[in-house]
Amino acid sequence: MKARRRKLVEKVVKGPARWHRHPETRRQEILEAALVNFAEKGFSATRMNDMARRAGISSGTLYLYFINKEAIFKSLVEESLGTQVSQLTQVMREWEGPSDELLRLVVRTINGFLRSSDRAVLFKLIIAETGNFPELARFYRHHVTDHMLTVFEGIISRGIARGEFRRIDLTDGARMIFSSIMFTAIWRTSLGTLDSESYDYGRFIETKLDLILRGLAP
Amino acid sequence: MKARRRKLVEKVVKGPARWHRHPETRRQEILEAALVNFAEKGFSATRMNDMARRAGISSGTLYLYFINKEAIFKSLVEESLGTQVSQLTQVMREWEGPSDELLRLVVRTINGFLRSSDRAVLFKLIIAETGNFPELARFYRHHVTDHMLTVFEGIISRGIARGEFRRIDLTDGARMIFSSIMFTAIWRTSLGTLDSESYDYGRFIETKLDLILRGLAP
Amino acid sequence: MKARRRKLVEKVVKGPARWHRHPETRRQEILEAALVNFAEKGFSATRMNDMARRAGISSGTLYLYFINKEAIFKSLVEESLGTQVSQLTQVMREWEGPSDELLRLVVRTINGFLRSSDRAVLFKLIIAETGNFPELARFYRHHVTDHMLTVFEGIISRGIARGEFRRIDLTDGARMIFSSIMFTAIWRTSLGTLDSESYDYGRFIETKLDLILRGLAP
Amino acid sequence: MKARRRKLVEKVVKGPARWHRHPETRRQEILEAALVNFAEKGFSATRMNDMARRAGISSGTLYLYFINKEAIFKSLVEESLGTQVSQLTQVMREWEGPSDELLRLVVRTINGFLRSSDRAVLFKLIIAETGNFPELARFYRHHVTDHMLTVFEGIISRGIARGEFRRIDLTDGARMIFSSIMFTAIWRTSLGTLDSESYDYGRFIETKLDLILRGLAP
DNA sequence: TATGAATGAGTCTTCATTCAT
DNA sequence: TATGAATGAAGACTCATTCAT
Repeated sequence: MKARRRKLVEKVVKGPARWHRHPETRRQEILEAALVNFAEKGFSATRMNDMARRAGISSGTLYLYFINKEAIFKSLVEESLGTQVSQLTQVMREWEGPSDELLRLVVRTINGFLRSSDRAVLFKLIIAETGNFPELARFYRHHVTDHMLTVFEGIISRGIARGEFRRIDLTDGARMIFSSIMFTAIWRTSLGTLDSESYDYGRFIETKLDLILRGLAP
Repeated sequence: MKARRRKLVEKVVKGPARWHRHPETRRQEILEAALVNFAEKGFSATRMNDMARRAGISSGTLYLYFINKEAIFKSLVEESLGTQVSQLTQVMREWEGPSDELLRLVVRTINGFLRSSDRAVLFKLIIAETGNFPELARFYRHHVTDHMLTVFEGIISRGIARGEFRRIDLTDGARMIFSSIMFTAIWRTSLGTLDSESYDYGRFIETKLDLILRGLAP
Repeated sequence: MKARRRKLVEKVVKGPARWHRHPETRRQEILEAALVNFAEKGFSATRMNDMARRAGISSGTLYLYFINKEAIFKSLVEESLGTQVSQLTQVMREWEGPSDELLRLVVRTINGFLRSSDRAVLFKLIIAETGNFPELARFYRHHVTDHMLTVFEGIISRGIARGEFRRIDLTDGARMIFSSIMFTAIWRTSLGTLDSESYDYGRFIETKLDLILRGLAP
Repeated sequence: MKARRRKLVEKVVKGPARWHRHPETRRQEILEAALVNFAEKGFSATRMNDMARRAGISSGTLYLYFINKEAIFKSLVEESLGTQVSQLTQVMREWEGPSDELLRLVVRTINGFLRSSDRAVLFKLIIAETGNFPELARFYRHHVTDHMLTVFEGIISRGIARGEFRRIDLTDGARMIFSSIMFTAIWRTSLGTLDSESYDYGRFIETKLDLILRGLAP
């Protein structure tokens, strides 16, 4: 937290000038670095210098790609969505089989994405910074959270319509499913990092799915 | 030499008496103010001045009660535990009735406490600051989360032993229950604040309990 | 230098209210405490609180006797002169014997006073704070150093007139004698404190006197 | 969130180019400025801002060269030693002529160095801050003071061995010589600054040397 | 484009001084 | 008179941002 000491050392021999990568690549590298730093220390405690260092550039260069720290944070949140969520809607629409399998598929897909990418920490970030960046939170809420909830509601609704699930409140049901994913994402990137042995989040999700589906059974 | 001179101007009408209050009261007021500020902006972005203002004192006074900002944060986390969790263990030990009712009781109690006090935001804070305050996170983990998990495991174990629940993995089971509480606490104090109409977290918990208990049925 | 930590402990049981001493006594106690603290840490680094504690009173009470920190420093310098120097002039005026003995007597007397009282540190203080308190330095210069120089000049002048000393520049001669005293005073209260074994300042003065008197011999 | 925004106003005409200077030069400029300020006001009363202003840079830049105020003070003391003192030892070792001339040469050399550079004030500083920086004082004591004393002892010892000086205590003798230099250094940079007309310190030293040498004569 | 030294506003913290008791 | 909690201006230090190179 503390102890940031600079030393004006004697011009460390720099490696040969890195080839100038494609601007977009560079931009992504910055976001990548920012994500790691923000995730670790939060927005305020993250130093532009550290971020630059991690991205392999100098602090000044950051400002060639983003106007300021806030812009980096915003881009991070806004650009990390990609097409993932909308793909889910597609999958759901085309699905022909039983609803419980659809639910399993969707949850596993989301979870897989969160685990493979580092995007899980964005949950944590947004949650921590809601007060400081309400606009951004709103954006995230709209484009990510609500979207997922809609997908889950759709699946439950489908299941009920097909007589596979008992009739429950869609809102609550969707949030239940969502809460599992959120719990995993948050725990893994916060208190879970304190565990010496890694907890099997995949199994947790499976068990929870089982339980939810049992509970949904008519 | 510039011996610091109090500005001899104005003699602004000062706020209410600055003397009366009992030290411990004052201390609690500071923690109260700190909680609100930290919850809203996070540790780094919280200004000591704002905190003081909210507590109705001057910034210097903060330092009569805590040696620095970090100490306030630590006290906040460490002192907010109270006897709540241990009381739960007591309740559990003495319970004679069916395990599902015990589970409902315990979950409702915890939830009630989190809602009535402002302690729910501590979850959010700890999660956001795990990277910056690992020691504190460890403390919280040990004294709060692990404790709750143990309680839940105890209830599930009891239910299984009494034939009320089917045999499931205790660890996963406990985390499922815990995730509901955590989700509620976090959501309410972050993205949930963006909702214009308030979501009924109580009902969510109840619905989720129903679902879990259904899922636990043999 | 650093690390001043306050603790708002629980009303340490104070001893029975000290009897209120005579105001002048109290005043002297404060100056005494101030001298020690200033000597040790200098003007700026001395805390009013420490000073009060050392004087056995509370910080607020200091302000019943002095209007501010500066005033304490000034009083310290101005009041420590006492009648010492003027007594010397008296001694000199009445002296009938040889000038070398007079010089020895005077130097020993001054040295004895400096050693017995803690006034030696005032030299150090004034020297360190000349830039911050030019007025005070001027005062000291006028009332202490110049006074001493005059006395020494008088003795040398007397010695020359009586054929006991060779003819030398009075100004330089007086400063030579003065420099010995000053060196002793300053060294003893600064770098000399680092010595494990105490250096014999008395002997040093005697040896130096011998040398000076030899040098002054016609 | 209040990401710090450079005030976009005015674009005040900035001072001369801020880039050119060599890091080491810059560093020396800071030490130079620090010396002046410390000498004038002492360590505590010196403001980092004033120091920066005097060095022609901004306060933040100070911290690119030194980690904090204390480090500047330390560097000042430690780096100002240079090779001066050790050169003296060399001179002494090679000297073939009479000891009194050697002594004159050495004392004049030291005095000349102290006068030409501003290093004389370091004496004053160290003396004032012994209590606050004992380590530093010890360093100075070891590397400067004791070193000089050793040189003087060597010369006296040489003189005695060659029958040029009478037998006196080396310790006291060396301190006598040293006290002259110290007196000059301290007086000139403290109470001496109050003199309207400048006192001729050079002559004082010469007169004192005469006196000491007379006193040392067999 | 890229760099990183330089800037200076902003923050935490200290402590001389005040004043209700 | 005496106390010491409270105050808030001031100072050390940080770090987002700029800009000469």
